[in-house]
Amino acid sequence: MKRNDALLEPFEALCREKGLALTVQRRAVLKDLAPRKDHPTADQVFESVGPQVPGLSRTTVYRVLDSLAKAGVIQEVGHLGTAMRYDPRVQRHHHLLCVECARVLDIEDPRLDALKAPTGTGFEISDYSVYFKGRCPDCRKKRPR
Amino acid sequence: MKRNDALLEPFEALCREKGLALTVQRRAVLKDLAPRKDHPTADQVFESVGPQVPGLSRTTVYRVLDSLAKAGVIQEVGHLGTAMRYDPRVQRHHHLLCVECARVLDIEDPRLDALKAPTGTGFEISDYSVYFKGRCPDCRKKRPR
DNA sequence: CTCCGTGCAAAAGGTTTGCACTGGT
DNA sequence: ACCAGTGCAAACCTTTTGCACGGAG
Repeated sequence: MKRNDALLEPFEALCREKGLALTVQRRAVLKDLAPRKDHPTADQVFESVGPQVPGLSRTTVYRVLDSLAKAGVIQEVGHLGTAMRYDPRVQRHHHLLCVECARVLDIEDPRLDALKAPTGTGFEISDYSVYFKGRCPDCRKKRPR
Repeated sequence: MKRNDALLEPFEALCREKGLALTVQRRAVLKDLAPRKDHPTADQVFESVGPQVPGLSRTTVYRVLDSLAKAGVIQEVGHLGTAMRYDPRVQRHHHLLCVECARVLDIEDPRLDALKAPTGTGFEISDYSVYFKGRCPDCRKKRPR
């Protein structure tokens, strides 16, 4: 058994559970992503995996990452779609994201405005924001669970 | 004095303070963005402002939003550059973002793992994550304040 | 008067799509 | 054998850049 197989196993189990076929390409992407802590872009994964899997296309890496994320095997990070969004409010506040319609709501909650920044990271922290993910009232009405 | 001028004033004051010229275009963008709560993209602002300011170009809207954000007059929302990023970790954890080099670090902090979700929003909340912004150790060393 | 800010056009990313083929299950 | 998944190429969308002109300070 190769060195990374133990690390890969939970991911593959999750794929089977979700009915995602375990193709050579999916395994290769997972094997590359699993140990990484740098939150790579699709392109970075492609650059890193590509050479090891002859014929692997960039498109496939995009599709594999997308399907894995939709199935909950991996996660997309800090991103609300492809385009940058702007907010006229500069003071500290937090956000509610609808995972279905991508709507973003501001929320005020004094309890969230006094979180302690983590220490020992060497970072000089200037601000923070909490992002809640969920389904908005409209989407819940349209497609109840 | 028109209806929105009171709303606009703090933004314009901030522009003067930061040395940003108050052009017709900047005023138009600010006037459009100021009352909005939907976190629009640059294109959405352009669609909405464009018709009112003949000759206003899309490029300018991008540049105006960028300069306003860099000056701290408005804010960019939940976005780490243009490309989507992926994380192999699906369990709850939080992030440290370097605003200079765009590096993203995972952080573990049990104190952050038990935040109360806001109530009364009608959202069905499934998860959340805290994003801290700051300057990483490397960037602090390279360009100390 | 001097630059910063702008418009236009073109390029540079990043991502998605149509279609035919192939390989998991 | 069936259908999900793939490769390729082209389209698409968002953002950036070069250059010349014009208006705010």
